[in-house]
Amino acid sequence: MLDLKLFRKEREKVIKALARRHVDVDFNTLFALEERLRAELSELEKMRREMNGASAEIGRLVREKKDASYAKVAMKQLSTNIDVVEASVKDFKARFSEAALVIPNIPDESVPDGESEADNKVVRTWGEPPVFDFEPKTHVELGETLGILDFKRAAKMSGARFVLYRGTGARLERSLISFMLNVHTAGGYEEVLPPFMVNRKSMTGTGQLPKFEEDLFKVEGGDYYLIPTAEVPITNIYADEIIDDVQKLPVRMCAYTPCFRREAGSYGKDTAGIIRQHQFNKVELVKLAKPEDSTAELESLTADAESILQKLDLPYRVVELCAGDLGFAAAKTYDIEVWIPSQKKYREISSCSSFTDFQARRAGIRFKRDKKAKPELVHTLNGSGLAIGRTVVAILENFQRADGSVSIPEPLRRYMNDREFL
RNA sequence: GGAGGGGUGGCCGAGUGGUUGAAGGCGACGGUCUUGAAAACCGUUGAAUGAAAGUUCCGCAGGUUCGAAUCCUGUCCCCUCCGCCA
Repeated sequence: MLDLKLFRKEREKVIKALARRHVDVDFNTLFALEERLRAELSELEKMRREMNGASAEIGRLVREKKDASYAKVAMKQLSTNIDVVEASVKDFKARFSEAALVIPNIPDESVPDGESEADNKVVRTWGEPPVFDFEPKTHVELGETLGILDFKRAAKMSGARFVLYRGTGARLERSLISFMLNVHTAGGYEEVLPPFMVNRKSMTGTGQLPKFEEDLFKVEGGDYYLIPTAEVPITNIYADEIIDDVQKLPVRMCAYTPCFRREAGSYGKDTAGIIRQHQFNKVELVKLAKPEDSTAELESLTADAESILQKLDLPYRVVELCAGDLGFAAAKTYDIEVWIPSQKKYREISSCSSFTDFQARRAGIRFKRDKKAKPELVHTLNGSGLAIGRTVVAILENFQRADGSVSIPEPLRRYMNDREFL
């Protein structure tokens, strides 16, 4: 959620900043509701103050065993009036927060202008796309030929957009999870293994709800949602808490989780292979930082994600998203894109974002600089480190050989009984 | 799933309708004392909003009442016992 104080004081500036997103934001409703709410709230407080005074007076009379019946009758009227205003305030509050919760975060000033993906900026490129002296295969062909990816049977048991990993394929997936977690924990991230289902409040805290309900799987028979990313449970670890030791910041955590996405609205996109699935594995990095550190923390978080690709020797580039392509909660985002030979394109394998205080305000994540200090909102950040399935795609396609086998990146071999090829 | 108990400030823990945002203790912070420390003593010590006065918050949401941390209902969470189960 936006800082409503900032919103009130620097309305024009906020509107201008949000305009860079090229999305319609209904400010007028919000302004109108806010004005009414404040007026009624102030009225209500005045009435309550009066009532509190009268109530104390009745208390005194009762204690002194004097007659309070006259005062009580007067109070009854006041109390009835309060009920009316209270109900109205409650209604306005609900409508106001409904309007406020669907307003996206303000893009960071450093974020480039632009409307869509086409306007994103490449900030650096690492490694060289491989040159093949044979016709390279797609990961689907390779996976099926090697017997490690089984789409047909996955469709039989579950449906479209699922895959069954088998044998060394399953082992490769598991190895990548272990490898990535080992790298990140060695780099100072705490490993956590969270629930894969969370409640509505958590989803609202990180910004998936209320606006993006249609992207999520809701569990029948309970008020749970399957997580679309580990960002949700991990960021919410400190929800409604005040971190009272500033030394703990930045909090750095990493987690492996499966991710579940409806992929509604993505019909026809990436229908072949494991690029876009309803369920995929991911290792996620999450940081909670002091506001003044979040810019630098985003850089280092992105570098941490990149380090995985470097160790695996996979060619990639880093792209800075333009304002129009930013996610709802993000203030600034770097996408890391890995080279996919069959598509002759770089494809997203990680998305690293700073959410400034947007998620922290919704989720109630704060810290104190010292014992006496006022609590302040932390800045939250996260990024994939990395998406496992897409890493498998990149490995299969980039390290394939003329005979259809695939060379396993050196750092993974010890996770796979020193195997060198798939 | 059945039966019972419980959720109060950083922590422990009083509080069953009337100056209780909340006793007491612990912890923390500041001070006195001390060469320094400990002990002792004194003081301070939750959050939101507001310029302030003030208002709100005793898991959450409703209700009863002139008035609720205290009574009632629902709900969430925790604990104990039984059942079931990886």
